[in-house]
Amino acid sequence: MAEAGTNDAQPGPTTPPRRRRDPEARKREVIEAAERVIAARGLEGLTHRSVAAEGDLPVASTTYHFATRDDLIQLAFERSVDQFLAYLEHLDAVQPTASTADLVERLTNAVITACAGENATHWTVQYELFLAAMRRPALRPTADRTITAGRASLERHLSPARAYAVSAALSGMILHGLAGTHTPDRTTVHAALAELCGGGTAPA
Amino acid sequence: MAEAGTNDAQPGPTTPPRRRRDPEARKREVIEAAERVIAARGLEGLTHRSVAAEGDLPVASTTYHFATRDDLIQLAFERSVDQFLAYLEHLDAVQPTASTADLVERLTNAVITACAGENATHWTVQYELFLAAMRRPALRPTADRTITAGRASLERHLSPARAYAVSAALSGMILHGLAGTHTPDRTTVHAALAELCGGGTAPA
Amino acid sequence: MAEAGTNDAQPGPTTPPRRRRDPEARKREVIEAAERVIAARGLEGLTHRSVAAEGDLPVASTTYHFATRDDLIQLAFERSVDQFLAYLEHLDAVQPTASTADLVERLTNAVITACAGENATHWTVQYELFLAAMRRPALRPTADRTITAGRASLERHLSPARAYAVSAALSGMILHGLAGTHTPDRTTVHAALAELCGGGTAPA
Amino acid sequence: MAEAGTNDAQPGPTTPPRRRRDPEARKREVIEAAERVIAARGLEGLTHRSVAAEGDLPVASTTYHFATRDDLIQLAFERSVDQFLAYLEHLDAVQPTASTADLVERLTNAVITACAGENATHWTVQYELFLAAMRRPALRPTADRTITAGRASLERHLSPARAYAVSAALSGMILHGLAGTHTPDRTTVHAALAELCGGGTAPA
DNA sequence: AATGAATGAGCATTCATTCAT
DNA sequence: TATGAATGAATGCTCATTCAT
Repeated sequence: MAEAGTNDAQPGPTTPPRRRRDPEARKREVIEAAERVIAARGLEGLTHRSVAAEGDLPVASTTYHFATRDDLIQLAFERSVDQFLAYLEHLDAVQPTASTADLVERLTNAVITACAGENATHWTVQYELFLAAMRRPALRPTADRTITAGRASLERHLSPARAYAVSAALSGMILHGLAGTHTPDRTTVHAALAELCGGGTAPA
Repeated sequence: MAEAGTNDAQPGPTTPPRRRRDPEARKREVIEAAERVIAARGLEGLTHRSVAAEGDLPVASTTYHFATRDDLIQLAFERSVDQFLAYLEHLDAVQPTASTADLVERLTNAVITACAGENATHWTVQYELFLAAMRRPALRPTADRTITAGRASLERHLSPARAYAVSAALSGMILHGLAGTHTPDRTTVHAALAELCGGGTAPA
Repeated sequence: MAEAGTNDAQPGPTTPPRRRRDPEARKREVIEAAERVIAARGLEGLTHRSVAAEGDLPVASTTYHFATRDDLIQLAFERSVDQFLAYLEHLDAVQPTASTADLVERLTNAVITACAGENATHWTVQYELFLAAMRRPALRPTADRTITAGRASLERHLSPARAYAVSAALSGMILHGLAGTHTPDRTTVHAALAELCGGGTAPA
Repeated sequence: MAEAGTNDAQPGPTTPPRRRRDPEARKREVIEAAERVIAARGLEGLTHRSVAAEGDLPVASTTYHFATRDDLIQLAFERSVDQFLAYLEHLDAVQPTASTADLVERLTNAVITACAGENATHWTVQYELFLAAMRRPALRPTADRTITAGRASLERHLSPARAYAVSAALSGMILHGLAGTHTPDRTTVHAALAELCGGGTAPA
């Protein structure tokens, strides 16, 4: 802002003009900033400029590595999904098996904390991606990766049909929880998930 | 500021500027155009100008009745929700009771056709609303109305806990269906919903 | 703001639609609001709409009585000047004669308090008028009325030449005081005015 | 927001868009145009667009170098003041010393010619600056520079108190002269200034 | 390769002004 | 007479994108 960078800082008469140690690193910086922007302000807030500002980078740095806004969107979402998959893998590694009751408990917690705003940004970005994918077929494979991964992860504990039902229900519960005026009731969530997961006998 | 529009342009022999005199009708025209824009291009495509173009109205007509873009958004979504609620009521009136099996069948069809793009715009607008509500608390009551209505409608046939689970699952299934690369498998959807609705005939 | 007055408040089926007791009163309300707007936000802030808002009046009420913005400007300034003249007359009546020393004291106080922001809005409006008059000859007679009145008032105590000098100096001092970064030094002001008024021997 | 400018317009066979490559020069062009606009139409006429038109530049060129209107205002006034100070210095160099009588003569001429419209635009811009500074503290230092410089220049010939009085009186005289209906009487101006400058030859 | 400069297009919003009632 | 409705014309500002270095 204000009258267009005067950029007086020459590196000196001899210094080579700031060697870039790692071309890939810059690209990563940009994407990471883009991710943060989407989380904070949504896809509608994602512009080359907002990314540059977020990452404290020159605007042309963002357009150089991602010529169009669509490139930026695509890559940012891809990275976001990559991270989610890595997280899922980590989770599966750490908590390899679990009783159905444990699973229900864990999922219930996930829903409640997500709706309470704990991990809300992660979910928000996901929904942002899903919605964007509806209008931009190029994003569908990326969206599909999350959807499939979530389901696959549940299939480690549940039958495919149940995994499908649960993964859909989780998406819907959190979506409704984040969009509506009040967070869902823990008992109700627990009961619903218990039924879905096959335990049948929800507590209280 | 500045000497705005000298406006020497007489109506000329061509077309008298067509001053309308029915404010309510005009307002409705604008909102309807706004709804169509959201359905077609998403919230990001909603501008006073795009609405004006869609409704073949002067731009100032849209800003006169809806001074800010947020007004436009709010009212457009409200109208969209109103129509959904009316549709639900109509449905409940026409198909007052149903066996659980019938319900499952109906819901399965809803999911499949929605994902096949049949009623896709309706759902797209809904998701657009949900996502927008996450960032704009002013929209939450509106979002809540749809969520609540959907659940309430299901409660005519199911226990509250199940109605909750089903309404969330429906949202999630269609969301995944519209965002992913392939439409969901009818059998899977049917099985999942059957289990949720308590028919008990779901495969393992 | 917000979606264009819905104006449901009918006066009832029989009541005559709000009798205007005095057509001139409405006009006065508008001008008074206009004056307040100029004082608060300057001529650049004066629009039919800002006046309507300030006076809590319908916009069309302002355009009805003052069809163009220039009318509004003209009349608002005229009223402002009228009030200043009335004030001067009142002053001359109350403090009919005074020693030169008293006069100097009074003028010094006027400058200091004006620059301290006490009566600043009055002076601001005056300068607003002077500047506007430079570009709009129609305002010159109005501007001239204040200028002449100020000088005439001083001529009750000073020779015409001195009255001229003092009135100009007062304008300049306050102008500089209000535009600059620090208020003028009382001693300096006093000394300067004393010299101008002919006392010659300023204190300390 | 929204899919801004598809920009299909090739430069075509007509005129290559003339990309300039000298940022300082461009910036200067913009400010100079801005100065001319203020002189011609006042601050209220200063818009990015009017400046662009005046300087025959693309609108975005003005917003690129001066992101906000306030930047434009600030810088334009600063440049105007710079030029005035340079002029004053030049004057002081050329006419280093002068008898009081000469000084009075010179100042009288300055007032008369200014009010006759000779250098009127310079003064108009000054008053524009003063008035603007009243409402925008950011401009006060700039305004102060002119005020102080004018006074300092007079202090080369007069005592500080007198320099103060004279500089204020000059401002006021020209202001009244430009705003009122008739130009001031040379004799009166001369007499007033003579008294102020200490020549003592003023008539009673 | 990287980046500052430059620009056309578009947007939300505000406004003076004109109509219709 | 008064006033809500309506609208064309700006305005400040943001942005994607393209150049030139």
